[in-house]
Amino acid sequence: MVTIKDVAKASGVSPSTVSRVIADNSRISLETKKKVRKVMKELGYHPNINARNLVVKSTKAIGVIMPSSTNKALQNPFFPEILRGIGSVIHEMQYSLSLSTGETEEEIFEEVQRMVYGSYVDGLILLYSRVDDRLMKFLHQQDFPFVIVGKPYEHEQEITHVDNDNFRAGKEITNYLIEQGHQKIAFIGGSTDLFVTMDREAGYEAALKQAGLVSSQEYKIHTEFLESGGREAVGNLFSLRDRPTAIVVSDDLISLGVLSMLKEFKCSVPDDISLVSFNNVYLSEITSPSLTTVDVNIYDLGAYSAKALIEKTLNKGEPAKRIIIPHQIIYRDSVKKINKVL
Amino acid sequence: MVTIKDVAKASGVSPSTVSRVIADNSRISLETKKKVRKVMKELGYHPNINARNLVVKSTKAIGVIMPSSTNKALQNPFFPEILRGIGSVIHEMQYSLSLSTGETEEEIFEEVQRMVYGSYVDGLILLYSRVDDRLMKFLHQQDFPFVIVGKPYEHEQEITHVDNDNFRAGKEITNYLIEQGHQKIAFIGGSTDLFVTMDREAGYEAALKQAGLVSSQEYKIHTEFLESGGREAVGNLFSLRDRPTAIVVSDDLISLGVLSMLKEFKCSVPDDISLVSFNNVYLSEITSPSLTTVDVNIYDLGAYSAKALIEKTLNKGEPAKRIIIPHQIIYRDSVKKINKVL
DNA sequence: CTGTTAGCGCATTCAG
DNA sequence: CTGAATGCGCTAACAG
Repeated sequence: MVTIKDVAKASGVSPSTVSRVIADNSRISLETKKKVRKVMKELGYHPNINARNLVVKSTKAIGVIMPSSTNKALQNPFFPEILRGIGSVIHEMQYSLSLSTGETEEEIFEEVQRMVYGSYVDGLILLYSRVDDRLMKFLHQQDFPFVIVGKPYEHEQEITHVDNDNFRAGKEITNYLIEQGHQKIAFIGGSTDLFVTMDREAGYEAALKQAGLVSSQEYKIHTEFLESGGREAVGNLFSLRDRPTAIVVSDDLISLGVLSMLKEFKCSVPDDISLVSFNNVYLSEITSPSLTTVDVNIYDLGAYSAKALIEKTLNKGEPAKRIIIPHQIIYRDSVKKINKVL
Repeated sequence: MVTIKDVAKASGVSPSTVSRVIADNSRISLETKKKVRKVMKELGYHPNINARNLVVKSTKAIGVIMPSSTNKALQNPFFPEILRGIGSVIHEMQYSLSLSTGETEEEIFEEVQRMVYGSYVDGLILLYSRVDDRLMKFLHQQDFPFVIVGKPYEHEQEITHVDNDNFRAGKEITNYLIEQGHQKIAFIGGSTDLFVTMDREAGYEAALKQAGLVSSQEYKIHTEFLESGGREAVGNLFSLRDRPTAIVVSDDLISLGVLSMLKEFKCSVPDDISLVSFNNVYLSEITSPSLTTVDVNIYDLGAYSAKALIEKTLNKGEPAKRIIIPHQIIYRDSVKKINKVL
């Protein structure tokens, strides 16, 4: 390994000068800079990151914590896409990205402890927001820089988070359905202890209420990716004598499952029933019919959280922020206008 | 930050003793170990990873290089799943995982250079294998530990790689179709400079040949996720007067698009046309109909590559290996038995 | 504008 | 079984 000393020797300057050249310090003459850089190139010198980290007490690395991978939720294309967004700014800022590897909640917690105490990373991005999360509490207590994608369940004012306005999105997409003449609108969502689901559902209900439509319990279903129990619940929904004419689904991937069940039930979308959902991941445009869905700008969700986090690590005094990423409805083919039944 | 010295002072021993306790050195009495450990816990001591890395010249970190994210291919659930597999062994071995963030090929290349020269990681996993890849060449020249998931296009004997037997998988799944009475079988695959596609296609052709069936150019289509041109090509396929009765698709996600196009063409699967594909990602079981697909054990692909890589970083002399992960056909509802046309 | 010195936190000789 | 000394590669005062 070629070190700073080798470069110094070879270019006839002192190690500190080389160090300054690396940092592009303005107090070094252009001439020596050139000379040193030439030698660096010749020798194939590259700074040792660990040595540097040790002295500057910063790693220029940020950690990304994925949700517990014990369920299939991780196969959601949401994750590669948000990773891509995060990666873009991380790369731009010359940082590096460390990904959590724990599978269970417990493992993840231990891992985070190591990351924090062992100074593996300067900050953390949490890719989920659950009710009563131990990890969040820990990070908050430690006053370790972190941002969460979604909404913190407590200390909302003190934790910077980047989120969509899921309530409004839920309301808008439901309103759209109402505008198209739908009155019997069901909701199918994922786990209830995720804020996304709750917010989107609340928006759905607000829209119903505002339009003077009733929201019945029978019309609301929560299912983790349509497995076993989920299929049954959805089955019940379709067998209701007062069958809905439209469904708001909280996630494109769940929609895929719903689409498939509807086909089994010989329900045609959008002719017999309309469907809308959230996220606008790639697959939502290649389903049949393609899905009307709210694009939540996953990439930006990632990019802005990374940006906010890096700012925070650079300046610990940075006040907590709430960043709301705009959404927009992508109109495709899964919704049909119907005549109001009077 | 609490350091090894603080622990030493507080427990009345020397720093080196503390260091040995951390390493669980056998030459330290159980008594002092206990004492020191107690103090460590009390003080909340955690070793500084950078300091350690600096002296031991190893990072216990491995880097994972994702393919260029300029295309949508990254949204394939294949990636979260393989990351999960990699993560599992990385976590088990107490390593950490660093993810590439570059978007273009160029960015990725620079990033890898930093990783390698700056000792960010001990080894690298390449999540793609393309023809004539510059990155692979670089790593190979540097003699830096790396493994590739897939097949290297050169130096196959010298580069450890973990792969499926895609040729055999392609042949088997095609044979299955043939056994079900199909004779006119088409192939739809992704980019031709990816080895997976090529191998699966070669298997498909071998099966046809062996069964004495002709393989025509018209029956083979390559498309990057059914966008623009892709749709057209597939459209042509369906409009052929001698329309295929079955299609082998090289990836579940592409199948989703094909499924949707078939629906547009009023082609019912499997009644009018049968479909098989590869990967068995979660979504293949929630499409309608659910897909008969070959499960390539993505998780294992990741886990074994991580394992092989770690072995290699631990023992540079480790010979290059080829690890073949077994596959199996998952029979679902997208294939129909037909009567042979004589 | 540049060199000298010191030290980041830890593991590892070498003594004892 | 334990301690003292040394250095990993680098940056950051402090001098000049």
